[in-house]
Amino acid sequence: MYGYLTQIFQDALAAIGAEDAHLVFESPKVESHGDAATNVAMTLSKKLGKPPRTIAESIIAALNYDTTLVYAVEIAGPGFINIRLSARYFTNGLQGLLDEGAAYGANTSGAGKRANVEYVSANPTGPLHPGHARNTMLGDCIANLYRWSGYGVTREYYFNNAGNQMNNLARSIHARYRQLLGEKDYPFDEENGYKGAYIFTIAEELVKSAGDSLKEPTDENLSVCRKKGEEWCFASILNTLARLNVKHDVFFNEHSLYADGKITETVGLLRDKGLVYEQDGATYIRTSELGLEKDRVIIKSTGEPTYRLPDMAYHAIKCQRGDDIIVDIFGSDHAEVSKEVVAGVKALGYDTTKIHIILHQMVRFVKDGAEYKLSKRNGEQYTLDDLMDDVGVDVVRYFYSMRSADTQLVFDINLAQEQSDKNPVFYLQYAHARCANLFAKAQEKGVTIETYTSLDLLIHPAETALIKTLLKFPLVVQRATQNLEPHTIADYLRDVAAALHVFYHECRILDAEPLLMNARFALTRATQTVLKNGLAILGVNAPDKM
RNA sequence: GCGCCCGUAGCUCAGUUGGAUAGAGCAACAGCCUUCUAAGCUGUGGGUCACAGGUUCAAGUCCUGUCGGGCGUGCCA
Repeated sequence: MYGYLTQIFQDALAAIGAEDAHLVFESPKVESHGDAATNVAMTLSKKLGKPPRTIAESIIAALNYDTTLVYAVEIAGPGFINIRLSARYFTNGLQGLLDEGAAYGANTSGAGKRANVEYVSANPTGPLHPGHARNTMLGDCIANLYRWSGYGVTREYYFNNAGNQMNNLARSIHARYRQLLGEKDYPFDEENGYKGAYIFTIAEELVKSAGDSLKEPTDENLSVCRKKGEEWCFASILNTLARLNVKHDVFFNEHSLYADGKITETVGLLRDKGLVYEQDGATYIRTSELGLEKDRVIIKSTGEPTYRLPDMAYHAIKCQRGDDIIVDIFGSDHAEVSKEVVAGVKALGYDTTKIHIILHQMVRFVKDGAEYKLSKRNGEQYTLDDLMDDVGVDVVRYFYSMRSADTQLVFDINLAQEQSDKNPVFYLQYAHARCANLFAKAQEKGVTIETYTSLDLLIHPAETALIKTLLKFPLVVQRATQNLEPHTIADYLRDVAAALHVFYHECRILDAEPLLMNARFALTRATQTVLKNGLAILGVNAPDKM
C-alpha cells in the first residue's frame, strides 16, 4: 500500500542527503492526520542537528509526486509528515486487488527459500487434548504464512515411540487388559500410568484379538501392548488432525536417531569440544559454559539418553538439511530445554540464528464460570475431539489462532459453544457469506458482472474506509510472517468484516444505478477475496451461506 | 531463592517494533428490520495501561526496582 510513497520519499531523502534514513509509514488513527504518516523527519533530527519541522520542510520541498495520486502533504505536530492520498490512489489499489484475486496478500519475500515448521509432535501415548490445539494452530498458521510469503514449506512432526513414556503406556494397557480378563484388583500404577478410558478401549481390542495369551507381563507381551497402543494412539491423533485439516509432510521418528548412530555421534562431537563429562555414572553437558544456568544430564546412569540429547541430534540434522528457516513450537514448560538444545546445536558449530522457537503460554479452560479440568479423577478426559464435537472445527481453529502466543489464554467453552453473534468467528464468516449472497442475488435477478469498470464512483465514506482497510492486507500478512504472529491476521479480519458491515448497511448494492452497482460489486468481490484469503491463512472456512 | 513469560475497561484480549486524543469483543443501557442475510448497524457509560523511579522532543511500548500471576528450576517429556 505504501509502495509509491516509499519510492518518492526515498528520492526526496536522497536529495537532502539522508538516503539512509529509517523510513516507515503508518496509517494514522485519527482521520485528520491523513491516510499515511511518517515520523522520518523526527528520527533525523539528531543526526542532522536541525529541528524536526525544518527537516520536514526540506523533505517536502524535495518531494516530487503525481498529483493525481497524492492529494496533499503537510507537516503536523512535532514534525510528522501527513499525506492525504487521492481517490485514484485507492481505486488503483482496488483494481490491483481484483486482478490478483486468490493470490492477493501473498508476497515473494521467501521465493527460492525453504522453511521447516515442526509442530504438534505429541508422542503416541493418548488422544490429543485441547491443550495440544494451541501448539497445533500456531504451527499450522505459521506454516501457512510462510507459504503466503513464497517459502517452500515443510510441516514436520517429531515423535518418540520408545522410552519411558511408551513403557508406561504398555504397562497401563497390560494392567487394564488383566482387569478386563476378570482380575478387577490387578495392580495399576496410579502414579505413572495412563488413566484415560481409551486405555480400556485398547486393552479390549487386545482381548478380542489375542484372548488371554498376553497374560504374563513379559517383555515380549508388553511389547505387543506397546505396539498396539502406539498404533491406536497414532491413528487417533492423525484422525483428530485430519478433522482440523492439519496435514504434516514429514514424520520424524526419534528412534531413527539411535538406529543411525546419530546419538552416539552427537555425544562424541560434544565430547570433542570438551563439553561432556561423567559424574555419578551419568553423562553431563556443560551447558553452564554455554551461557545457561547449570549443567544437564544427557545420558542417565542407566545408559538411556535424556530427551535433550536426541533433541540436539535431531536439530543438528534439521540444520544440515539446508532450510533457511527452522521453526519449533513449544509450550512454555519447554522454555529451558529449548535453550539447552539450541545451545548444544550451536556448540556443534551450526548456525542457530535460523532456528526460531515459539514458546506459547498454557491454556486454561473455563466452563460455567469455573476452571474446567480436562482430566477427571475417574480417568475420564475431555479430548480435542470432544471439543470439536461441542463447538465445531472452525471455532476451534479460530479461538486458538486469535490470541498472541504469549498470553495465558482462557478458553471459554460456553462462549465457543455459543452459536450466536457472541461468537467472534461467525462475525467474519457472516461477512463473507454476505458478500457471496449478494452475488447469488445478482444472479437470481439476471444481473451479470463480468468486468469492473467504474471504480472511481466509490467515494462514499463507508466505501473508502473499506477500500483502505482491504489495501492493508499484504502488509498485515508480511508483518504476521515476519513476527510469527498469526493472531494479527485474526485481528485484521475483524476490521475488514466491520468495515464491510458498515458499507453493506449504508450503501445499497443491488438497486444502485448500473455503474455504481458495478463498482459496489467490485468492492464486494474485493472484500470477499480478502476475507477468504485471510481465513485461509487461519485455516477457517469461508462459507457462502450461513 | 533464581530464570523465562506476563500484568491494559467488570470479563477476554489488541495496541502498526518509541509516535499525535490508549482500542475491540463480551457484559450493561438506549435506538435501527414492509428495503440485498438483524449471526448486522448506530449511540451511551466504563481506564492512575499493577506500582515507583529512570532514559528523550515523545513511554502502554525501552531500563531498574517493588508487588501480583503462570511456567520452569528432574538421571520425566
